[in-house]
Amino acid sequence: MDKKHQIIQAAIELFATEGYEKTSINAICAHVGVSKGAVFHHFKNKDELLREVFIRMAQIISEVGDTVSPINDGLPAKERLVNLLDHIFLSMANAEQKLYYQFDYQVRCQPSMQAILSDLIEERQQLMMASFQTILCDIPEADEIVDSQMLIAEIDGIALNYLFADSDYPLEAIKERFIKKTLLLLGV
Amino acid sequence: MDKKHQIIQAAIELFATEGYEKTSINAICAHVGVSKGAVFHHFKNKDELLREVFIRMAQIISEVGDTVSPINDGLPAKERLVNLLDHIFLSMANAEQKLYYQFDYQVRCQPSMQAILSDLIEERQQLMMASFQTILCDIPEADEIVDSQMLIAEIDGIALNYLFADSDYPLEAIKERFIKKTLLLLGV
Amino acid sequence: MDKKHQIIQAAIELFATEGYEKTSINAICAHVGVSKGAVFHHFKNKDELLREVFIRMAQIISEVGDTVSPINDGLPAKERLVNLLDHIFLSMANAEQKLYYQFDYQVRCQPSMQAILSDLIEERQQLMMASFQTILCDIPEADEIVDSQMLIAEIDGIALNYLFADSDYPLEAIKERFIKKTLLLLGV
Amino acid sequence: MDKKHQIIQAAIELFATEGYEKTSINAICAHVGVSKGAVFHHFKNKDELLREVFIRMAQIISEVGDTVSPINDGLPAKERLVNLLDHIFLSMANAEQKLYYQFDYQVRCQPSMQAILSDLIEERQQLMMASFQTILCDIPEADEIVDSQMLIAEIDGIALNYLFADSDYPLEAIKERFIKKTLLLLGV
DNA sequence: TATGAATGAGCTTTCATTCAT
DNA sequence: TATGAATGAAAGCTCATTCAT
Repeated sequence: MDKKHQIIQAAIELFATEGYEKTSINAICAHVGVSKGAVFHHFKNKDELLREVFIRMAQIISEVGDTVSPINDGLPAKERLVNLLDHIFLSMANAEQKLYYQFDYQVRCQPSMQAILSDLIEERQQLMMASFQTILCDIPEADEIVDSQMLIAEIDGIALNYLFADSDYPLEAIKERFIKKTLLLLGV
Repeated sequence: MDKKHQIIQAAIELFATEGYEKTSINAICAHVGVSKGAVFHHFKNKDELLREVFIRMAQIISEVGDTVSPINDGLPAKERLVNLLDHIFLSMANAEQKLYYQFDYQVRCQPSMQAILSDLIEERQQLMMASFQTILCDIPEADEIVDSQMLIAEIDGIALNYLFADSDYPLEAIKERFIKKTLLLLGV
Repeated sequence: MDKKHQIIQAAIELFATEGYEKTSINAICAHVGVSKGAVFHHFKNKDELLREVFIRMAQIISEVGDTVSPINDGLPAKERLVNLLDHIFLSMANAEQKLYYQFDYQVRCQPSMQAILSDLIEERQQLMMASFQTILCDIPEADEIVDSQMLIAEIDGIALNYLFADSDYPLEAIKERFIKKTLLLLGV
Repeated sequence: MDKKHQIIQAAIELFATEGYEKTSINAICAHVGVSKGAVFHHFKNKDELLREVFIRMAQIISEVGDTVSPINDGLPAKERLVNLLDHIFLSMANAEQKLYYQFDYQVRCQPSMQAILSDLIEERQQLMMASFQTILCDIPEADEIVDSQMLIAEIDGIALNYLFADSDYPLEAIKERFIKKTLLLLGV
């Protein structure tokens, strides 16, 4: 219905599968069945469209994450951590979300997109950090900041390898080893 | 002297800092001080240039890695593993190589580049796996394949976060926690 | 008014006088007073423009031919044949149409254009054959298919020599000898 | 052996099958296994190469024709004419020569090539005319000039249709009808 | 709101030609 | 004679963006 949303949705799909630079406004129009004028009516220019696409993608990904917070209320740190990790792995294994994650990595590795989205990327990073810090601060063995950053990075790496690998990536097995390893380090 | 090498070098730098799509052949020419015709004399097309650039980059990165093998001869698995991890972290912290690593991540996350380089990427991945498997197969607690893939992914993630983060990333601290954690898991 | 028609018209003229390969899109733009982008807005690429130009040219040439059919209604075969030949010779002698005919021969003799237009050329050929066969089938002495093909070929040759010869080609005299000869063969 | 001849030969083949404009000097080099420098050593430029190619092609085609003259010595006009026509049809049906004929038509229909070769084309045309005139001047019913030109044109047309048609063109049948028709007209 | 014709800059690529060796 | 690196002009084409309707 809402053309603006349709355009954003089409753009996400095309940006993720073809890349931002390789996706022409024309291609987006064809995908939605809308005119070029319509796109430029809703978005000042292609960069602005990219920003809105990024915001939408971040929303979708974090919507899943939002379900963890209430569940975690009142639980001990160890369980909260495992729940969080579980949720993240579940989310990245979700076929429907694969596109969003792929797009996310593209954005972070591509200088031209980084420049356009640096503030939004920063914001996202902060949120991620906060999620982990609020848990790790309750674990005495943990180095709150360093371990948060390490966990985020490690998960990033696993997602990256999983998303851009052939279909037979042993995500489940890796997840288990990863959680085991993390709990060992944190002594919980 | 060798114009072909100069072109490749300029291309690496520009691809890494500006992105492949955003780097025009013209820009490369200007950087080297050579005509457009010369580029197409040495490379069939831009894709072919990208491939040669990728091969050159992989060479440079692995040259560093090659120094680990001889040192590791005859050492126990634990030390060999630590040496390997040390070397990788050293290599990614090397300011001169930052460019190559950044380029590497771009390639892996950008669908258009992936398509052009898929075979070469695959090859590189295999090599990385082999490096880890030959060590982990000597550690009884290790799950040779899964742990190799996990370690590769985790390091990937740390590198990714380090390379594209602001300058104050606590790489050294993370490295230490990471090695500690890994040794804990492997029980060595 | 209609830019698309203007572009086609300019293209016909330039293709015919300069040749397809030698006519740049730029030259067509300059001729019409339009930007390169406009040409590619209306035609997917140069090949597609060539196809539309060919179709338009075939239309113009056959419009003249269409006037023969009604006139021929109910006449004896001999008269119908003479009328048809008359019309064809009249048409090729028409100064305004010379361009179209020249273009037609270029297309047929140039491998690159042939490849692009093979289906349309075939179609045209069929139509020509039909025109002759519907007349020759009423003449007992005629070998319907062979004679049709022969007549078409002969006229083709005369047109070719006339169109690409210096101005003093004796077209009228040849036409008379040709018709005489043809009627002799067919015994009418 | 003779590189110059090899280059000309390769050029004929490529010009005939791909077209002059579409054939790059590079392609010719690759075909012969010779360097670009060698081509420009033997030929001032591409136009000059085209001229030499045309001259060579005319030689090859007329070599066949030369065998008719001695045979015709002392024969009556009718037989000489039939011999000439026979030879021409035989020559165009010769698979090895198809290329040369195709090239010939290309040259005549393509403005850019015409301009480069106009004098040579003219010369060839004169020779053809002479062949026919020396026979027709001995046939009282013939209109020496007009009939020569008509015959040349008709044969041109038949060759054109035959050369650029699919493989099932009824050349032999057409040839017989054509000779019959011609003899009828000339009353011999 | 929406259309799509039009623009113009810039892209990759091709190519005849030159020239130092 | 011959090579092939290098040039530079020009080609076909793409694309974000504008604007009259």
